[in-house]
Amino acid sequence: MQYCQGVPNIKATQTSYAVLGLLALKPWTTYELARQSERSLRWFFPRAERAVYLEAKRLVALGWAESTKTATGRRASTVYAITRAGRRALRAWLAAPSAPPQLESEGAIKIFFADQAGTEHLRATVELLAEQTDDALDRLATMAAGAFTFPDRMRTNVLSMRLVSDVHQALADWADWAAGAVDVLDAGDEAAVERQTRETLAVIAGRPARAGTPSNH
Amino acid sequence: MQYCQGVPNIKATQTSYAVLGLLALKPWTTYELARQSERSLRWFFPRAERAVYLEAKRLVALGWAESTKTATGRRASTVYAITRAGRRALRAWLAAPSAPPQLESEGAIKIFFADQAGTEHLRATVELLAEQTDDALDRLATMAAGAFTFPDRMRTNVLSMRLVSDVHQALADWADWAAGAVDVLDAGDEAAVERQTRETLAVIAGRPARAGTPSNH
DNA sequence: CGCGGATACTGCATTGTGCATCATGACGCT
DNA sequence: AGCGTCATGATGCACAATGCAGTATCCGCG
Repeated sequence: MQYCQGVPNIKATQTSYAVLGLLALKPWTTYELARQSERSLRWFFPRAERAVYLEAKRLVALGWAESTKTATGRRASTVYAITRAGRRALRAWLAAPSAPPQLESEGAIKIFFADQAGTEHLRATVELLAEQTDDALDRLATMAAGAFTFPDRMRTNVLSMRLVSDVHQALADWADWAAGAVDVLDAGDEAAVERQTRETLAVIAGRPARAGTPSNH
Repeated sequence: MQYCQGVPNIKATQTSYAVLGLLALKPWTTYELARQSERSLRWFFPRAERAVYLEAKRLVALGWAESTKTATGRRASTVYAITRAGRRALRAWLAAPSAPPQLESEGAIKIFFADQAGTEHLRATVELLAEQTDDALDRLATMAAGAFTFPDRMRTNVLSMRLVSDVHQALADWADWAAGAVDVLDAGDEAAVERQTRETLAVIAGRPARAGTPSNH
């Protein structure tokens, strides 16, 4: 192994591009980047605060950002700004195809394994999920009603906001339905449970791709 | 969380419980666990195959699973089975509150930063997202129409299947809407763009929690 | 008999997380 | 003037998780 001067042996991850995107808006300190990531990116790209701090340094190593040391009194504070190469990399990434979206939900795992415990726990899991999605919808609603840091970005910004809101709305609607479904499971009417199961499968099975092209595999 | 006596200093992660849940259904080899994780858990708890292999060993170390060495000819194959302590741990976990659900979407990040590139890339990102969610809905539909490995688990299984299907349906619907929204951005009618932005914000802002408490941000 | 694909893993380098820790600045209170 | 508290602005460490390459065996097919 040898040292490569110029371009070090570092690979850009999705985290790199996410932080790079923030830097494209304006220069930030790592602390601000972490806050901003928490407020905006977290909705569709959750990363630990720690990762943001580490990423800023990696971006500098990649030549995609520059750091400037400033100070507030005795206290050091490093501001990161995007470079020309950084903007180029960001544009190239924006033009490239993306990995498919993924859902991660501890509650969903528990619901999947619900037959290993009593329905009271299933019910509690569904209820908590309802609260959590309601809370998310609340926070999104507050954001939408409030002021924006970058007014000129609003027109595209609302697209991703709505995506997130729609997903959480779907989860909230599901939770409402699921609460009823658990009632049916609890009621002990075998025929009703059977019917509910068949109907749910039918709903899912009846959601093929958009255009009515018959699948052939 | 409680520690069983004699158990080494290993902490259970969500991955531990996810794999433990699979073991609660029947004994599996790590390879089968990896396949099954890919087929079912992946929908709401995506983990690399590697993690499943490592997790099985950790479960043994925790005393929650036992491994039995068998062989197919010259070839070794280890079967993992849940222990009594494992079932206890699983039940305790199923009764505990869960972390909120999270979405991760590279496409959403790109849409969030769409103003850094041309609308043609925004359009492509939306279209790819549409294809990916359609594909997911297709696969779910096929699963729902097919046979189940554990027929007696179907009644609860359909709950989590529907959750996943609903989320992907929401994403597919969003993509349809977004395609139209991008058209509006492209058309160059400033007033229409303005209207669309305001209306979208209004939709998001009008989704507070279930109970009709008036928001007072 | 040779070939390819499914089965059944392991090793390594690197990224990402969770938690603890530390230090200063800003602001208000008494 | 002194004190508390919260926001600011990070760093270190251990461990979890990923991605990818590599290894080797079994089985069916021509």
